[in-house]
Amino acid sequence: MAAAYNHKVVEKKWRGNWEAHPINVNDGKKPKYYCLDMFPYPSGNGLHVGHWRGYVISDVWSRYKMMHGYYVIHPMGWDAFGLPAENYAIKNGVHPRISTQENVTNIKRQIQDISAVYDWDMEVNTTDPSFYKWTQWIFVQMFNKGLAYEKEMPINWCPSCKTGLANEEVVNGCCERCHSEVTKKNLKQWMLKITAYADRLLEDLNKLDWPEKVKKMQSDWIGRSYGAEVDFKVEGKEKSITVYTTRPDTLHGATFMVLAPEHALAKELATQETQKDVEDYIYRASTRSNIDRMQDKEKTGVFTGSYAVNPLNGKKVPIWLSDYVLADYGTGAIMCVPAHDDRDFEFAKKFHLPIIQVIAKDGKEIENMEVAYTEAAGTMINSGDWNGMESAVLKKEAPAIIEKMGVGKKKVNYKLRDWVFSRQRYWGEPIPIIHCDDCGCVAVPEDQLPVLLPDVARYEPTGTGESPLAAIDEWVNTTCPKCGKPAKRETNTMPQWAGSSWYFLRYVDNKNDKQLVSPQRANQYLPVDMYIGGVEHAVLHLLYSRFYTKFLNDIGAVDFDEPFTKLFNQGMITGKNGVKMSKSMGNVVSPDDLIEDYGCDALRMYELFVGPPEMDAEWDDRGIDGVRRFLTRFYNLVSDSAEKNIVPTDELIKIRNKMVYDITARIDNFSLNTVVSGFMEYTNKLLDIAKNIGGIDKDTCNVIVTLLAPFAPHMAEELWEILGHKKSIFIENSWPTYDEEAMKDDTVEIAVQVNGKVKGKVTIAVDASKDLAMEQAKAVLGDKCPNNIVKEIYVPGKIINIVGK
RNA sequence: GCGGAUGUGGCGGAAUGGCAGACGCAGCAGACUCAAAAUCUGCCGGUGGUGACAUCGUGCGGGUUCAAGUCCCGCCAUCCGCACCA
Repeated sequence: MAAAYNHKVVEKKWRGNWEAHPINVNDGKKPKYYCLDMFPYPSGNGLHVGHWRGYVISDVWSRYKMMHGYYVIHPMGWDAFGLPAENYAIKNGVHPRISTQENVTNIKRQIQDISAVYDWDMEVNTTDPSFYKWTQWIFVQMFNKGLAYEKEMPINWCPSCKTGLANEEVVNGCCERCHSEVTKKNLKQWMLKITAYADRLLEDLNKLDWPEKVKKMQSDWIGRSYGAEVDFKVEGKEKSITVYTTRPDTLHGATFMVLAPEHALAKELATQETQKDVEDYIYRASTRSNIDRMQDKEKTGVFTGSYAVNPLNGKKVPIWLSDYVLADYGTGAIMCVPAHDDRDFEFAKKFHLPIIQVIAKDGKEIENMEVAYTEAAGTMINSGDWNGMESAVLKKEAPAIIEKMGVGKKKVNYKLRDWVFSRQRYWGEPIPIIHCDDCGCVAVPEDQLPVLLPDVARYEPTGTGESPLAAIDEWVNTTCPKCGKPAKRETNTMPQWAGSSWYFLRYVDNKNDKQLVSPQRANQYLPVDMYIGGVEHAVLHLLYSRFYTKFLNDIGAVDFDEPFTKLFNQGMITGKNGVKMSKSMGNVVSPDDLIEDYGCDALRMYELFVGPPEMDAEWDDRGIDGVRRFLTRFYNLVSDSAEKNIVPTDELIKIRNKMVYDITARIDNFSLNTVVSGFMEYTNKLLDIAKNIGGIDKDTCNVIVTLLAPFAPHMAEELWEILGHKKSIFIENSWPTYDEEAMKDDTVEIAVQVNGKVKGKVTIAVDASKDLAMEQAKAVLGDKCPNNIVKEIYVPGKIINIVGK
């Protein structure tokens, strides 16, 4: 009997060995495989078992690929700039640089406890000047290409974080970080022209092996629509209003027009009689938050007193203002066709505006219309020259027709907005721009990068729309790189997402001080083959990274234009009843104690066993006992057998081959929870055999230990050594293959059904003939066999079903 | 409102249209033990029956099929995403 398994001793031993003799080495001959984790933000709370899950999945996958002969790029780093670090620092009175460093140290220790094959030589930290030098460099390149520009406009503002936010950072009208209600603030901002890439970001989704859900979220977020801009002349004025519509086919049914209250002409259109009401409405709209506007059950609005002219039929249409029209989409003005649009219909009903149907539904006009008819299906009516045309056809042709008539033009619109890139906060990369009275905005010359984030006594946000950096005169005041005159530095910093938009490039060349990454290395090791992380970044980090990569591709920095070929979103680990783990709920489970009590291998396997990797799962500590018991049984089986010379039986050979086949197929399907249960099943079978014949053979031991290696690497190494091998299992051995012939069964037990219900079982040859099968089935059934047989079904190896009356 | 995912024992979950509940947790009984822990063995969806067995059973209602957790149609519930984008 071998000594009992002691996880503390064994795991410590192998971690030491792996450090001394790395197992994932690049010999220059192996093909590469880049398996990337979404790098963590080093929070003061440390990791919980939910973070572990994704890291375990990616490590199992990395080791699996290693055992298939790949050089696996599996790096880790720290996304350490951004609001949370700063808020934590403010709350605890510690400088962000210090608290971040402490947190990195702690989390790094926790991550090393996973015993993943991370290559720590590749480590990056977004707050390291040698890293953010290149974050700033990319900004300068964008600025030079006109993709980074300054603009004053009302932007989303978080009053609690006291900073502007990107559209992507506003969730249900609230700050993505702190959940405070977001307001609007007029600020001069740096913007990134991500909209210039809208089409490519949308179309290249087709190239990606990503979850459909994420692709859908991105394509919805980009929100491309095809339509037309149409010009309506304002009656009695030398002005016209341009509207955007996706339904130019319904233009004859436009009975009124609505402008956003923020529209440039809104005030001007008011007449003497309406002036007060119009101004009141505009004022009220400006004071309402997004949330208020969203919760509106009923439409509000005000008539300006002015009319526009429908360019097709010359009819007068009243111009209204309403906050259901968005100022920053399209032209901020719409034509309203109440008969064929739900929102316009509701507005028309409320304010008693005319409704003219222009598409026949089921060939006729609807009497007493109660809901808008929104399908583009039917023949045009009440539409002058267009009468009799099919609306579906017209919808496509109308933009061209309108363009020919000179009253409008074709237009493609996007929901995607340019990226608000300035943050009025301290803990971020300074935007490398100098403001000169004569030269305007001038980029900091590349040889002067990085613009170091200065030390500062007070890093609390000011709330005024200026960053705390603005208070440091000696830093702000500089000279213009162009003309040499006194000038001022830009004091806003970049958002959290700046560093994470390109960090995956830096890992493979993290010490390069000449380039952000050498093109040779980038093109050799990238794109990322497998990216593993939570779904919460679907329209944030993942969209920004794609944008950055496409830009870097355009300026020739890299050869590829998509960063992540395959994406896997692991499900969230929650506490009891699906409650998200959080400090405030007091339901956070730390991996530290579990490693101590059960060992890293057991925790790794339980993280997988807890449920399908892509689904959320409720954590229950008790389940880990089962995995630990399995590991002990597995260890005892192999270590006991190692000392014996068991001759392999046919049964052992069959089980071994089946196990290789099964486990491999399940890993390839990413069904990692059933891999663990598969190990248990096969081990239980082998234990039964071992009980009868004293153990299992050496070959089977070698194979099953190899299969276990990506999952429980310490135990696998230990057993590999016990089995007499000298080198690491990951170096000496590769993934086992199976012999299809050897795993075939000769006979099989199949169920015998009568009218679809199981009434008995027969054991027959796998390829038995139908006659033989039916004969045996009837013998088993005896008098349960129906007298009048209508049909006999026999699916070899599966089922026999006798249908009777 | 629109879109997506999910729904199976006390619990986590398994099941290329072919014996529902694998595997594990919890529970119960037994073995070992002075005892406990650990370990091992057995039982473990409901109802009826001492029992072999019968019968019902994968959110609900229909349908297709020799056969449905799985496919189709219509609902319900929960979760997630988007949310007046004209």
